[in-house]
Amino acid sequence: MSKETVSIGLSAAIVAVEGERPSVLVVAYDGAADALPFGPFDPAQQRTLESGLRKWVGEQTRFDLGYTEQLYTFGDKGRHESAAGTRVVSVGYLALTRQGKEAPETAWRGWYHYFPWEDWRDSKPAMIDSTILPALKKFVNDAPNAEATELRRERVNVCFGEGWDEERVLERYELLYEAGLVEEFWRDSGRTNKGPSLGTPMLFDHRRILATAIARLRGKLKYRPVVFELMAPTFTLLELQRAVEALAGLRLHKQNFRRLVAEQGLVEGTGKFNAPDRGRPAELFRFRRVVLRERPAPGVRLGVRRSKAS
Amino acid sequence: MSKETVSIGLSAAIVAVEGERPSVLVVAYDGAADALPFGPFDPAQQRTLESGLRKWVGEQTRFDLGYTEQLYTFGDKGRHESAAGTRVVSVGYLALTRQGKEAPETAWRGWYHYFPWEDWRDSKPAMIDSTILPALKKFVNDAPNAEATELRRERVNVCFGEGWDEERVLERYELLYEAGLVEEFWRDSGRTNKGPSLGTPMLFDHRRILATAIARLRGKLKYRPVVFELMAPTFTLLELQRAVEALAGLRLHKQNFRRLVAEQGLVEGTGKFNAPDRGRPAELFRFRRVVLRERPAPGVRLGVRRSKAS
DNA sequence: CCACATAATACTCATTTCGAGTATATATGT
DNA sequence: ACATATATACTCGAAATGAGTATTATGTGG
Repeated sequence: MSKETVSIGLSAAIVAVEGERPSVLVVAYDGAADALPFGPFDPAQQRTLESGLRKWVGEQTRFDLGYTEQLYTFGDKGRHESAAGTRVVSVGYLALTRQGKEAPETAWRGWYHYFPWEDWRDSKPAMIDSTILPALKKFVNDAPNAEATELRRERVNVCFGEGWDEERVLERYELLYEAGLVEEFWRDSGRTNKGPSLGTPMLFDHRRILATAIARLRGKLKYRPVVFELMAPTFTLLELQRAVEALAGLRLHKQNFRRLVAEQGLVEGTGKFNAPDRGRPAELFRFRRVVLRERPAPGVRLGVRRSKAS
Repeated sequence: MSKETVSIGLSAAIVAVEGERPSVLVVAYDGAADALPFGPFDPAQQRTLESGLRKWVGEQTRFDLGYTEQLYTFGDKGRHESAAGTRVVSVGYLALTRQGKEAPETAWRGWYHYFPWEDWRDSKPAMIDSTILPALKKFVNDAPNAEATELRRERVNVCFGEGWDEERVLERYELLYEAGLVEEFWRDSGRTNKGPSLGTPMLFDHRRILATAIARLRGKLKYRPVVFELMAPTFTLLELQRAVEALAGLRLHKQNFRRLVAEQGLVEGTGKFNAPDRGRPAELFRFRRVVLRERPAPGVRLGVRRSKAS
């Protein structure tokens, strides 16, 4: 066995929602690609991986992480090399927060900059039909043999074919990576891209970690009340709906959304109302923390709409 | 920052089902507690973590892993120390296989040996009311202050209270650990246990990894057709049901189970039948691999029963 | 060969959930 | 007062779900 050393890196996708924009905290080193807050794990100082994460995120971004969740551990050679040449195994985390001030060198950025094909709120993103599907068709045909062709065809169909599954964010990103449609592929393989480059690239494998974070969050929304970690203490039901829509990248049916949320006992009215510019004032609600005790698996079911507008 | 080094360990919960018994491959070092197959990750030789896993599992147990899935990365100090004193960060994997021959030094063992409170197929395990709940009540009362008491009460209620959620395997194990009801707690804290010790202990944090694996598998069953990885090429619908029941630790409604499975197009008849000792012969079915293309998220929904027998 | 016991498979039915609407209520601006 | 905008309530049919009963196909002991 070799003596090559390993170091552990911790990366965090710190997510917030501002109105209709789901955003992620990024570090912008001048000139370089956007990066997630990232730091080494110091085994001598830290008892757990998560405490290590909290510590240097606090130092680096002055953020107090609330809800955090481990996502995945990536160790692929070539997708993240340290300067010293040691192998970096990176453990990705998802953290949810109510948006606050950021530290210098960091900024909130809408996550659909990195994944423009994931936002179906207004309509199916045009780039899917205009750019992605034609390029993926070519990717299918370029397969080395018949078996690989069939496998690729299936993957394309599952990812971008009939029936959009909003949770398959990582699968779609990985497919686009392998098909050479994102910049990271060319950077990692040391070649120059002559074709389309979709979305804004990120440092190392950070866009992959972010894809994992979005996928996990979109899934979790449906069976755990995690949205509330992102909301202000009180909110209107439409604000809550907009937040869920922003995360899921889908529009929901307003009346059914409120029915689901109410029936599940996830919120309770405060008796206070907002003062909108126009229209009837909406009641302000708060999250009922007690549901965590009452119901075994409370969550905001989506109630996806199939046609027309809300 | 210190120079303490880290090494990466890879552990695999390799799962199979033999009839009605869900089992896991364990390594039995003489005298020591049961362990999951476990090996170091060699960054010089392996391109990805998963390929590292496959390699030494193959060497150590002669197993060819089929379906594998990363579970979680554990880095807690004190719950896994290497001999040399270096910190070990362990990445846990779940692997599904059709049971075959094991290598020397390994054995299949029913997973409910390690988690006897998780098997509700016959009835609610008696130990929950007789041992667990009284001990947890004490744990709640021993909390240092009122706030901690309330928090502990909630956790006990979610884990073992009304409405059994079969997926919360890890949460329950962690609660029992903190309450000192499993041997690992006393071993890790260097003290001797004077109270009850539930289930068979494992080496290091392997029982925690196994709990994570069971939880993940129980969840995934419902929305991805993973059971079929554990079945023979052909099987009767009752055999399939028994396998799902074994994994979920619950009984299902037979007629509804077959309706779900059939309607979802997960299986197709072979036209052949088995030859039972008594009763009508059952048709042998096979998994329809094409559903992976057809349906966005096929899985065996459980169709849990609320009363009586099937 | 005929009743059973046993298990597989088919069919029924009430209830709940879901998607998609329409209807009504309460604001503001003119 | 009324047009407009939004919040909230209620309705309705289709599908999914939970829990049965009914029927069919075997082997076995009289």
